[in-house]
Amino acid sequence: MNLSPAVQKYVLHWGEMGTRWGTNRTVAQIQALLYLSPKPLHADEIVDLLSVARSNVSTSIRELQSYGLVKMTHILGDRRDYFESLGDDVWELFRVIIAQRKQRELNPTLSMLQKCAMEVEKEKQTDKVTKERITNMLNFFETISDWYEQIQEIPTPTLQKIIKLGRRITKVINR
Amino acid sequence: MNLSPAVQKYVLHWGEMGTRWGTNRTVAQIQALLYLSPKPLHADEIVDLLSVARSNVSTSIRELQSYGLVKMTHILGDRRDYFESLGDDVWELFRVIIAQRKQRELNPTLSMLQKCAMEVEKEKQTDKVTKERITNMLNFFETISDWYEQIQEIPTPTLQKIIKLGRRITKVINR
DNA sequence: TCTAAATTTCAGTTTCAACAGAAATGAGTG
DNA sequence: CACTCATTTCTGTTGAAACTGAAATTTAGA
Repeated sequence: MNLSPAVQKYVLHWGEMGTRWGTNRTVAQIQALLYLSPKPLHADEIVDLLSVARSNVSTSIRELQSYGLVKMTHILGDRRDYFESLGDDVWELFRVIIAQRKQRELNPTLSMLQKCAMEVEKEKQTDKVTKERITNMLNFFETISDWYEQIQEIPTPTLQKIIKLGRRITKVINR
Repeated sequence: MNLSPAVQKYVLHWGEMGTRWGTNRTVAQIQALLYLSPKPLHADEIVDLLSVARSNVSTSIRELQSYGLVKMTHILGDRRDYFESLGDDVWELFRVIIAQRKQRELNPTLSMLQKCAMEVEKEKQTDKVTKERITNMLNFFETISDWYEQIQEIPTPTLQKIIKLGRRITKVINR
């Protein structure tokens, strides 16, 4: 049981990148592996293919499931849990990740900014510029937050069209 | 020399978040501090306000400068370097960060995918589904990459308009 | 050119998350 | 109800990056 060179390269790269996307190597590697696998895998196969501890696989899969990126299936006459990745629509994957990012990176900051904006108004000694900048940042995060939500709602084909149109939209809007 | 409660809260939060955005705490804290500061600060002031080592400030500022988020200024009759953040246009900040992300998160993966897509085609033993999924992912990254570049070019007011219009654009496109 | 202030580099330490392996728990079967 | 296979939880270890403080370097002015 082993991986083809190209698949191996993919999985390793994904693992390295994972750390830059807010998860850890193993989680990213497993996601990659399941994404590329034509059939569901069970935990021990993953242990084999990636050479990581069984417990590590367990924890990582749990994380992937919590993100909604991986789901469990079963095979008749086999007690073990099998896992497969979302994969038919890459954009759906993307949407899930966007949602995660919003929740972990945007929402906490948004509420912090709201509190700060309130609080700083009461501070007489604080410079006007500082107050303004907090407000600006708050407005920005509110807008971005809204935009993330919009992306969630847009169905894949529409999203593709929008990006393809891209620069044309810009021109129309500037008229 | 000290920070108001609201500013303190902002800076601390920014520091924590920084780790999730691909930098470290100190870099993020300094960025926050400079962003909120109505006047440029020199390194020792930052040391004071954030209670970090002088060398740490030096390294962090260097990083911020390399991103283009912070620039150096001077004051007449003072040898020390003063620093200030981009700040008048939050969207400009955002654009800088987007560019960084693209470079660090997207580009390497894009070229990996290109290589893998080439390579996997030659692998007879590899499943058709696997090949397809690599291609899908490649297409996806190419599209996103293009989209990042588009955002770079769009001037702030236009970008704001686009997001405000948002859902309406979707509807028009689906007609 | 020399000195003092300012900055950067470097080496050692600290911290924290990822991970392995063992122990514990749970679930299906005879 | 016991036994076995599968999964999860827990604890200690490891490794990588952040950070400190000291030493080295650079820079501006006398």
